[in-house]
Amino acid sequence: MAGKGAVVDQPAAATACCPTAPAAPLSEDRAAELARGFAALADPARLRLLGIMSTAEAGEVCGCELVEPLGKSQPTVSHHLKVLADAGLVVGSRRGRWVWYRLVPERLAELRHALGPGQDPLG
Amino acid sequence: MAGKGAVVDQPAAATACCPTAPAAPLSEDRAAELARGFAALADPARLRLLGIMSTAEAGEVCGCELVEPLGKSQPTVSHHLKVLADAGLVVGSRRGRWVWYRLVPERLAELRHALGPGQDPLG
DNA sequence: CTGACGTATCGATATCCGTCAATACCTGGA
DNA sequence: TCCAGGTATTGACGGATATCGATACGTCAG
Repeated sequence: MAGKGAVVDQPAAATACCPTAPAAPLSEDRAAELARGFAALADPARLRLLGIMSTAEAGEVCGCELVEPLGKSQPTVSHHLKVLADAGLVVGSRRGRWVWYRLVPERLAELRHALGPGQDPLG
Repeated sequence: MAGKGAVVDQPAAATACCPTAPAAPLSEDRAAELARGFAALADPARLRLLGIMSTAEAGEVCGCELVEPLGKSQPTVSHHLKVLADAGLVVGSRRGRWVWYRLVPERLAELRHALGPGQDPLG
């Protein structure tokens, strides 16, 4: 039995009070904000970009190294990086001629936290 | 400094080997599968459905109690529930005249796990 | 059997999204 | 100054999706 917890619900303190009246524990605004974050993750190309960044030894990756492994055109990769940046999942800083991208762990943790208690399920 | 870990990457054992050659640690197939899961989360209405289910005292919610709190039409809610079910995030079982929906914590944990090491970042 | 009620499907529409070719922007070197 | 190379933007196209009204399906009560 592990079907409760904090799945998509950590802003308010405790919302479990009314037995047979759900009453949407997630506010419209908060749901929309989380949805925007998850939408940025809802694409294989972007997940692979995040994966590449997460395994970078320096925590940063030059944009010039992101085009080839994805097998997509440069404008497409640039577009995906912008989506990730707009969602707050990555940040890019121009260093000379290149742009270096790195993850924003706080934002990733926020979305991860919204998915559950962060305890153990899944063993 | 907390930009590493297992963000979108837990299938293979260790992929950190080549300093300047990312080489996409996430397979095309696995990325697509995770993306499908996150796509199901990329909608405020569906996040609120999950939130309602997660706060249900019995871990289950009657479908008849999901229409009103969402403020959407019944066909729309049914559609969203189907999307969640197809993504493996919820399951519904018909009991008499109603269908009771509950979360699938393993699937939620899988997606949560893909977002990070599960250790501490953020904190 | 028939009506009532919860649920799912169908058809239509408006919008959003991924992708690319072309092109403009920006920075460093000659 | 001009050129080269990495990056971002634009415009266009095809496909996916959110939403609804209408309607079909399933199940219980009478």
